Amino acid sequence: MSEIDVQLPDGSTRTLPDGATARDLAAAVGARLAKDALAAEVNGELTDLSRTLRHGDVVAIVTPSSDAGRDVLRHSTAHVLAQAVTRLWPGAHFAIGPAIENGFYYDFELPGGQHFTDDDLARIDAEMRAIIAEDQPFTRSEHSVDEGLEIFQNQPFKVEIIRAVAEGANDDVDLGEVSGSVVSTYANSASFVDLCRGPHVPATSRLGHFKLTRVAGAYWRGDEKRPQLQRVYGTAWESATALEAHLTQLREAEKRDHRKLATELDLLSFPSELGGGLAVWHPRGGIVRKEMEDFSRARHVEGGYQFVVTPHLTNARLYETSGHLDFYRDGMYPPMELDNGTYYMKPMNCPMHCLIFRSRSRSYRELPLRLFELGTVYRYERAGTLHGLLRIRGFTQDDSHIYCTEEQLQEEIASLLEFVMNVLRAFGFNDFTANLSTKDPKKYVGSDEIWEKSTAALRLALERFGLRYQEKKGDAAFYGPKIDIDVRDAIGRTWQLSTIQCDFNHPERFDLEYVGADNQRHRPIMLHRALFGSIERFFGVLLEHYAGNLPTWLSPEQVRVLGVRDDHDAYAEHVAQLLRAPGVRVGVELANEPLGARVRRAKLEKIPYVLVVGDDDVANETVGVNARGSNDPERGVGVSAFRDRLVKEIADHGAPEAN
RNA sequence: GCCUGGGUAGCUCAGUCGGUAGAGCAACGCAUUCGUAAUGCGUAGGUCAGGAGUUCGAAUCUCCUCCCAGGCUCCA
Repeated sequence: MSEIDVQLPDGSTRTLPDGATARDLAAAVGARLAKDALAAEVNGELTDLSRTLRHGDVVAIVTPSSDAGRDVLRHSTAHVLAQAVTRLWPGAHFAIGPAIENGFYYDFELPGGQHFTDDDLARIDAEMRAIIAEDQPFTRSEHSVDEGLEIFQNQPFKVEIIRAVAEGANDDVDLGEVSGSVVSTYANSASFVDLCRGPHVPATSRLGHFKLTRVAGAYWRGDEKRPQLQRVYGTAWESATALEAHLTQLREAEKRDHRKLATELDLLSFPSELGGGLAVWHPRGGIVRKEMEDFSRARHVEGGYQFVVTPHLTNARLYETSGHLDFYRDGMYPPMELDNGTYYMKPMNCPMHCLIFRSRSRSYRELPLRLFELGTVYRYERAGTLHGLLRIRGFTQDDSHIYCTEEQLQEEIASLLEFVMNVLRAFGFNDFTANLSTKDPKKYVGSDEIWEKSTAALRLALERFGLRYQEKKGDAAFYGPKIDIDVRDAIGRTWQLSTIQCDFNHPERFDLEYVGADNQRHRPIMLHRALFGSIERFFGVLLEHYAGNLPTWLSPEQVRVLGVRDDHDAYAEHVAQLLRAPGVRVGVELANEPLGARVRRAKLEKIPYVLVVGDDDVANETVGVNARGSNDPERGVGVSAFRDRLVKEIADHGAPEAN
């Protein structure tokens, strides 16, 4: 009998009998690996354990607690979901069911146009667990296109996929199911066969740490013109512990939900009388917002920006000139027809800033001209897309437009990036990544030369700054390349916040010019830059990042003073006045409730410092300091010492030390 | 816009078979005077999202509209 040699990931080789499979390799390495093995990676390609190995193959065994292993588990769980649904709804058509981040989904068309409801999840779950208990093997077979069409003749979505791939389509969705002219299927029982490229776990008993999470409608092929299918989402993991950890993480995220916190902390609300996506800011939210705006304004003054103000309404001609009306009419509030023309609520500030640039002749000596506005805009976001402060219909952008020469472009972008990052850091973010979106070769304005030059400028700025970034080829808007900055929050989620965009379209459409040193007219380059993006959205992200425990400088009430008995109330007020003198926001709650109840209330309001004052404090001009996050109050702190500490913390954008 | 699930007091929620509205917290009043996460008693608070219909009778059943949540699509 002949033998083959295969190479393991650590570089060692192993000799196996000819005809050995990946499963045999796992067994040869060790009993533990044989037990854990789910699939294999052979020469970089994921495959089933039943794959026969050849001499010289480089083989890694895929185990559950790896990214590849979890993907296999999730994909196999999706198949079990499809099998369960076809058992419960005979005649159901199934479309696609991939692994996704943290889980999987599968799309179905139920007979008679039925829909899933939340109650169906429990039934489907029970059926899936029955299938898992049956320990059905996943059996791979390969067929010709014609055989594939025959097997799936009653599954129109599968037929469409097979045809599309046979005709040469190669998008990711199709490739997940079929590869080239080989139609592979996985049967896990005589009655359930699914089109699939694989790989899969050896048998259903390897699955089970999953939870179905929700049902939803989803368009076939992601196209809203095509039929809407019924999607079931689930999460699946390699162990009960990992599943539980994920569910805990979801609950943690829920506790931080900015909509919940905004209500609990009395920051803002969305009165239904206003209509969807429109918020009113309450006094406490107003303080946080004002602090954010004041800080932003101060930084923009330092950064050499000039402040401008533009109206909320405009004649439609403006957006005809800018070209936005054709593209974005559906996203704008409907027009107001007046005697002297048609008016719109403004959905963006850029064209108005261009009018300011154009209001008189401009010299190269004025450039770079940096205009800044906290500009409130209104966009008619589709009803189903609204999401608290993160997707809202009326919001304020911290919007800058910078007009510069080609020669200034590099320097301007570099300093912009630094400016943006410094401000984000001041708000407590310190983990950033960026995306660089480059030209869509099919749709763009401006010369190739200027695209290359500005893309290079963006790239150089990113590299000079040492920012990790991904290049998204073809992802730029038609008018210019851009950098988007993502921040990672306290529980690891990423949010896209700031953006720096080049714009070759507005200067053209508004015929912007400056007179150069050569006494010739030149077209400036325009840069768009939003730092918060929208104040509302940034505020929502901040709330979630801090779980409502805003740093002291942003807290609506920074200190609350409580007297132990009501004969301490006068001293409590005295302490409050001393702290208010340097501008600290201090509240006093009089002693007509037990101290414990008042401390509790202040803690629930997430106030950074609760000061308790009693007989000792009145005698010694001291306070008892109970910091947020602490269970251990500090007694007998001198009032002025506390005040100095607090003033410094506010200036440093710090927060109470938790212990 | 589409799919699914919702909307009951300021907040969180209960409300059975269709029989006419309930709790806790918050608010207000009185008492309590207390050293660090819930003092007691009392009072008030509702167009059951809005409208139409079915019914002797609707929070409850039907339809329409608005709003919210989770997805899909979209996001200048």
